[in-house]
Formats: sequence, C-alpha cells, structure tokens
Amino acid sequence: MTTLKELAKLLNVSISTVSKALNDSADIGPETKKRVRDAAELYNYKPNKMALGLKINQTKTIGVIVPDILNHFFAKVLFGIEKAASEKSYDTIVCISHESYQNEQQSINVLTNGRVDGFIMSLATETLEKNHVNHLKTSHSIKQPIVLFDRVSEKINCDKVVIDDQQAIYNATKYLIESGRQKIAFVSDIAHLEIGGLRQEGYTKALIENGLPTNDQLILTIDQKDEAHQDIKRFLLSQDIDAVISADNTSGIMCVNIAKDLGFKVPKDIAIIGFGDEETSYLSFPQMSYINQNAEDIGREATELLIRRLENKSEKAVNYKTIKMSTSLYPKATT
Amino acid sequence: MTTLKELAKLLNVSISTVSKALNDSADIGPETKKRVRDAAELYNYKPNKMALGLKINQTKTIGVIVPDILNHFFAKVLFGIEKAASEKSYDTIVCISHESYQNEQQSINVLTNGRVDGFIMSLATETLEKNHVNHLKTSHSIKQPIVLFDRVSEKINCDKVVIDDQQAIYNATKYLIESGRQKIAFVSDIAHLEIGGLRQEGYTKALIENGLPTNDQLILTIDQKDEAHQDIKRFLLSQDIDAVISADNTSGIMCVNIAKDLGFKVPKDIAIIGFGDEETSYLSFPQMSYINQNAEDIGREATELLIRRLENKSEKAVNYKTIKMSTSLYPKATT
DNA sequence: CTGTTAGCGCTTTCAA
DNA sequence: TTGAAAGCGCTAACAG
Repeated sequence: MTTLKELAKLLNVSISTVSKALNDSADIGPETKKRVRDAAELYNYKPNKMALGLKINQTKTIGVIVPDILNHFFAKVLFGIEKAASEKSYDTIVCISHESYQNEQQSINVLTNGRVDGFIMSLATETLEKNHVNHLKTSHSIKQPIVLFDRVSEKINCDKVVIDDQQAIYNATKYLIESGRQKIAFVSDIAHLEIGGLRQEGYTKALIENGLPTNDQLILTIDQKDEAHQDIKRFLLSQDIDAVISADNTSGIMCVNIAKDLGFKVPKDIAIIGFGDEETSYLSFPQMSYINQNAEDIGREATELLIRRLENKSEKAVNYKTIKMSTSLYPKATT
Repeated sequence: MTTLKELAKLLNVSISTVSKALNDSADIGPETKKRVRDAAELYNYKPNKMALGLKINQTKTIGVIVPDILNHFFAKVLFGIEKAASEKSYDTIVCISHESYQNEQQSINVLTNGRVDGFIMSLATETLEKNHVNHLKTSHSIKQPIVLFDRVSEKINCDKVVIDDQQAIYNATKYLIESGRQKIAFVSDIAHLEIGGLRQEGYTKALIENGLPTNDQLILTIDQKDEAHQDIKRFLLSQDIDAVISADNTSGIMCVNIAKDLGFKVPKDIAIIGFGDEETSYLSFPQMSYINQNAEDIGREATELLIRRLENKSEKAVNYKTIKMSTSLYPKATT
C-alpha cells in the first residue's frame, strides 16, 4: 500500500501538502494539486481506513447481527442493508447469532471496540425468550446507536423498523373470508416468537370479526423442521379445511406442495397464503399467493435510519422512532 | 470507549504499564497486573481495533465478495465462512457483486485500503463472461491474498476451492441409469457459466458411457426466472421423460412440484435429482433427492486456507493449491 | 502557498 | 519493575 509519506518523498514535498492536495484543500496551488494527483493515481494510492478511522473516530462501517442467514427473509434484509450502505459508502460487517444469546452477546462485544459506528440487528430467539437484553442497552455496554428490525424488544430504547404483523395476517385472513372460505387453518413455525403471537392474533381477530368460529384444531404449530412434512400431511387430512394461512416463510410452500400430493385442488379445494416474495413463490406449484414483507425495504430503511442518526449528532440519544413498514398481499395462483 | 490512557490516569501509572499488564508481559509485577486488570474489567476496556490494526498492520478481517446472497448456495457458504472465521477471531466484511463486474471491482477497490487482510470470493457472471480479471491479479492491483471458490478463473493465480462439477453430475446420472431410467433430461439455469458447462458434460458423458443416446431435445435451458414454470411444464409434456437431472439449486424443486401437478407419479413415472441440501429438499413434496455440494464445508475450507496463508508469511505467493471438495448424493423420496 | 507539529490508541524498544 | 518515547498513516491547527 502506497502511503502519503511515500508520495511525499517521491514528489519532494511534505506529507501535509500531499494530504491537502488530495483533499482538494484551498491551501494548495493547482499546479501542485495536479502533480500530486497524478502521482497518487499512478501509484494507486488509497487512504488507509484504519488510520483515518483512528483519526476522525469513525469507521464508516455498520455492524449487522442477524439470527440466521439461511432464512430468505433475513438474507433479503441483509441484501437491502448492503445495498443501501454501499450507496452511502459504508461497509457492513456481518455476524450471525445462530439464534443464540451467547453468540449475539459475543458479536456485540467483538464489534464494540471501535470497529463499527453503529448496529443493525434482529434478536436471537434465545435472547427474546430469556428476555435478557442488558448487553444491548446503549445506556451501559454500548455507545454506538442500534437499529432493531423485525425481532425487536420494547425493553431496548432505540430506533426500530417493523411491520404490522397482526394487520398483515388480519388482511390476508379477511381476504380469504371474503372470497368465501369458511374453515381457515393457521400454520406457523414461529409460534415461540412474539411476532408469531401477533400474527396468530391477526388471524383470530379476523375470524371473530367476521363471525367465524375459532378452533384450536385449526392451528398447526411446527416445532421441528424434519417433521414438518409429516405434521402438515396429517393436519390437512385430519379435517375439512378450505384455506391455509402460513405465518412464516416456508410452511406455506410446503402446504401447497403437500396439498397437491394429497389430491386437493389448489386453490379450488384449498386456498393458501404464506409469507414470501416473488422468488420464493416460484418454489411451489402453482405459484403461491404471498404476503410480501418487503424485506429489502426494511433493510434499506434501517440503514438509512442508522446513518441519519450517525451523521446528525444533534438528535443523539433522543427521539427514537419505530417505523412501521407496509406489507402487501400478492394474490397469485393459490387463492 | 475506555482507552489505555484513561486507565493509566485512573491508576496513576503510565500507559505502557497498562498495556503490558493487559498483555501479560513478564515485565510487570503480579500486584500491578491485578490492579490493572480489575480496572480494565470494571471500565469495560477493549483495545481499539483501528489503533491495533494501524500498529501491527493487520486487520483480522476477511473481505468476502459473493455474486448473490439470495442464492441458497452462496448464503450457506457465507454461513460457513462466518463460522470458521469467528472461531479464529476474524471478522468478515461482506460485499455483494450482484453478478456485476463493476460492483465487484468497486468492492475490491474499497476494501484494498488496509481494511481486510485477504479476500474470499466467487466471481460475478459478468466478470466470467468478459473474462476481465485484471482487477483481481495479486500481482498488480491487490496485495492481499485471495481464495476463490465455486466460480473460479484459471487466469487468476491463487488458492481455490471447488467441487468436481462434472463428476458430481456424472455420478447422479449414472445412479439414475443404474436404477433403470432411459430417457433422462437435463435442466439448468446456469448454462451460461463454466460450471454449468461442466455439469452438462458430466451428464452427457454418463449417457454415452452407458450406451444411451444423447439428444438436445432432452436438455432444457432456463433463461428467465419468471418463465421457468411455463418452460418446465411445456418441457415435461413435450416428450417421454422418465428422469430429470437439475444442474442448479432451484429447478429440480420446480420440476418435482410441476411434474406432480401434471399428474406424473414421482418417482414412479419421473425420478428427479437436483443440487441442494437438507433444508431446500423440504421445499418439494416428496422430498427431493439431491447432490449436496457441502456449501458450509466449502466456506470453512476457503477460510482456513486463507488464514493459513495469512499467518504463514513464509509460503507467500507460491504454491497455490486448488482443493477439490467432495460432493455426496442423497437419495430421498424422488428417486 | 507550503511545511511543521501534535495527536488519534496502541505496542515496543530502550532507558531509568 | 516501571516509564518515556517513537512510530503505524492520517488530518488539521498553526507557523512560516
């Protein structure tokens, strides 16, 4: 790596002259500027980020901690974050908590050492369940601002980006009711999460408001991935169901494919709506109707929120906002 | 952030004493060490990475550039990289090239400024097609070592981690032939990539070696995601096919689901094998037989290879190796 | 218009 | 056993 010092020696000027020339300071004459720039170009000079970071005490880097990168939703949020960050010339350091409290805490620990200017994160299941969030309180351990998305906690005082989980499912359920469905089932593999609860409430609320009976038999909770196929199969056969709402990214897809296999016509016999997006909807046939969380927008919004806070020191530590992103229902071939 | 300086003032000792005490130097007496450590603990001291990086000229950070994080394969490799790196206390900075040459180049540019010690990457489609790889030659632009995986280029002289693409498909095809299949189709959405070509060769080779006729009609190339469903449907109906080999992560799943919809029994009428892993195999019903690329292992191997090179300055710039990872065929319900 | 200097937080000789 | 000082690469206040 070429350094300022080397360039200075080469050009027979002082280090600060080079620095100023490169930063287009009014101090330096056009002649010198040109000479310096040409040399910098020639020797492929790039300012050392570490030195810069030390000097101006900011890293232009965002720490991102997500529970699971194999989940399409988180991958897509990450996609949005990376995109928005790089547009604003921020880098992103990614850590994966694997749903573990300890990993999450450790990632925080590793990154709160002058490596990042702020955090974007979605909480690990374990963290949420234990409800231990002291490692995240900007008041003690952490100095850097945090933006939480999707899996948030009201115990943490910071900016948040969420969707209206209850409303999203409520709308989808209502849509099914209005198209004449009577026995609507609810399938979820995130029942243990708060957002899972909210989604279920949306479902129940829609049934009640429309005079349909609620019934625990109509609710399937999936605990283990490798038993999902069997669980769903048994569930669909056990009773008359004419529609399914899935609260997560994958079980809706499985429902479509399994229902087909069992001889149901989709959507004639059973209509199905899940969470997802254009890409994932192609994994079932027929293409699944889905509630789009607009994961990429969530990532972008979180990033811009964080950067705004980072760069406006004025509104520091106050005025935290929670942004509710909108979701949209895309009726495709399964409704 | 607490600094050494602050601790020093607090304890009424010099900065270097604190530094040495914390690094367990033989210079410092046990008494002092204890006092210093307690204070450090109390004030939650963590050495500033930027300062350290500047000083010892290494960042303990790996730059990762992948074409597409929504692709399950890349997400899983990234998962493996992150895991292996964090075990060795390296951070990972992630950039996404979105299959674009320019993005890739820019990411390299941004990171080659003392931000990372080395790179792990898989090349963008555009880079591969243009065959422009000068931005990656460690001989000029880049000083940091690179490890390439999956989408590699023989024009770049560096460590590589790949699978035997041809052999993997060859084995799977042979497996189908041995179980009595005669009209085996080949479906791919990566025909434009070199690895796509290799996979197709494996398929053809297996047919020829087993005395089966090759026939271009049996090969379906998918160009556009949103036409995949229609293309596959037409393809499956256009001729007698008793098996399908998919060369990518998603088309196999689509084939299973669509074949079912068309009334074929799977695997009785049509057997199907695709690339994938345990998680993705659940997205079709019945659960798809798959060739596992062991993406997580690829990530781990690449990471360990890079770190080894980073830490053994001795074997610098020589002796580059290409590691061929093994793949495994998991026969599930679709064969 | 250009150069000197101090200092960001840290490690590491070398001197006391 | 401890401390002073230099230096990693950079910026910026100040002097010339």
